[in-house]
Amino acid sequence: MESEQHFKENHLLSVLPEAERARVEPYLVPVEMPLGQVVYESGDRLDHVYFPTTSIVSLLYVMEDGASAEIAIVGNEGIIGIALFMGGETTPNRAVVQSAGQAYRLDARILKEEFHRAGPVQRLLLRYTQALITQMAQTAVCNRHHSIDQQLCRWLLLSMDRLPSNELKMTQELIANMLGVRRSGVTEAALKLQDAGLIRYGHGHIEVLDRPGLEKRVCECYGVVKREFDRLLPDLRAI
Amino acid sequence: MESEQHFKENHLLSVLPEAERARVEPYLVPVEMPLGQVVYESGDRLDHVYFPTTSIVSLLYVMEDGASAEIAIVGNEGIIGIALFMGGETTPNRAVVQSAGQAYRLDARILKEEFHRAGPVQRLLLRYTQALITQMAQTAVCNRHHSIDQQLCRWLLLSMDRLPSNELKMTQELIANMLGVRRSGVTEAALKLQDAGLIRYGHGHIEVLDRPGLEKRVCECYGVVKREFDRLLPDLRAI
DNA sequence: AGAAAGCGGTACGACAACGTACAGAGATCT
DNA sequence: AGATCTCTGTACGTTGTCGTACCGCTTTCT
Repeated sequence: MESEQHFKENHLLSVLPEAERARVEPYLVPVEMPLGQVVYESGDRLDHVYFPTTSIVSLLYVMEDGASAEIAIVGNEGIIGIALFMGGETTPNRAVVQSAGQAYRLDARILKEEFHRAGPVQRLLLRYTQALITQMAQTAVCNRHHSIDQQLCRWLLLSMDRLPSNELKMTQELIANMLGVRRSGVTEAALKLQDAGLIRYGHGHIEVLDRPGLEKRVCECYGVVKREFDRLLPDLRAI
Repeated sequence: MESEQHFKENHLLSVLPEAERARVEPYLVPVEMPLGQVVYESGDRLDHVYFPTTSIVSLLYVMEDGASAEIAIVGNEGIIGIALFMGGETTPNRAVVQSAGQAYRLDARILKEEFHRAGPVQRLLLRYTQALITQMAQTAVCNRHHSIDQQLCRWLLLSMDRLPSNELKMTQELIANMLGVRRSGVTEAALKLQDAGLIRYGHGHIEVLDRPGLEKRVCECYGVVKREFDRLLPDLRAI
């Protein structure tokens, strides 16, 4: 069903210089990422990292009372499991597949080995981590100052940027979990966007109809994050 | 006035192995950090990094309309300027001295040189960065789910953990800027804490009277961050 | 075709935080 | 000592979001 091409579409892998790419490639295992799969649980020691291609994974914190909040979104621009090379081995977060698709899996030892060569792989991973930091910081800002409407716009745009299509399979309940708001809060916000002709919603499907329209309505947080990703992870192989 | 001992009290510097410490020490310049000083502005290219000893610095994002929100707090446990070694050179944040005191300043080139040796300095800085990431993530969570009262408790405890004394020179206006809330919102929250006998407030002075009491009232976010810092940056020199 | 389950739309009282404004208390300056 | 300025306490109407509940529309299953 899916073209094999999709497996090639992880940005981090695609910008690696040939030499590094060749070393890593034999160890990359394509895997399916079904909706809702918990890639790792808070505190889990990681055996693998994942390079999403057509899937999206959310990093979230789950509170003692079960409520949750999204910290960051990772898609085909990034990697799941930065704690491995940052030295901590674990994080107090959960990683959940938010949109089903594929990813490349890589053994933790191979990644660490590459990272400790202190070459292009390390530089690239650190730059990605800095971009991720910006996303987390901006999530904090957005949670503090912006309305659910604006946050939904930000969330949709960030998600679309990390997917090959303009459609997303997601219930409002799941989005509410990500944003850490009521399910009916998402309904209200989504209806406004639908009435404005920006998206179309229906039983677990969101389709973005008017991307520029969303960009007009979104708060500055989206732009800050987007610019930072573009700046830190350009398409050139001159990392 | 201040004991010279205070200059020694940066955690990152203090846990460095002798060899690395000896290499860096000649370049460490003690500097004063006056209240309100902007260490770096959003987008600034950094010439130095700072290791606070008796000062506290806030990382915050300033919105287009002038409102702000704190992303993280850095004190004697950390370093200001991680963007330097992460590879991005700049961040879309501002760093402001939140509590006056001293810090060690280090030339950017020296730090980069040390970092790229890929030895203990690199490992330590990356672990610190991961701890900082947790603090940012938890700030996002706290902004979403917890009351001003709880956030003030978290903020006070995080600040006290990064200072040698149990007193803080801070107006409610400044705290409000950090938390991204109304000034009078801070007044109300602070009064509750004062009525409970946990703190004493007065014209730019906060004194913590009952730390355990604050810890009882704080949300889980504080503990998550504290445990992560303790785990990632233990006192032993076996980094 | 009919039943069951999942998902989305709507309603309503409660409440925390907001914006704004003003007055009194404490510090600082001349 | 008195004037000035800064900081804190308080008030009030407004608003966004919450918690909760219920109903109806799709989709899926039997």
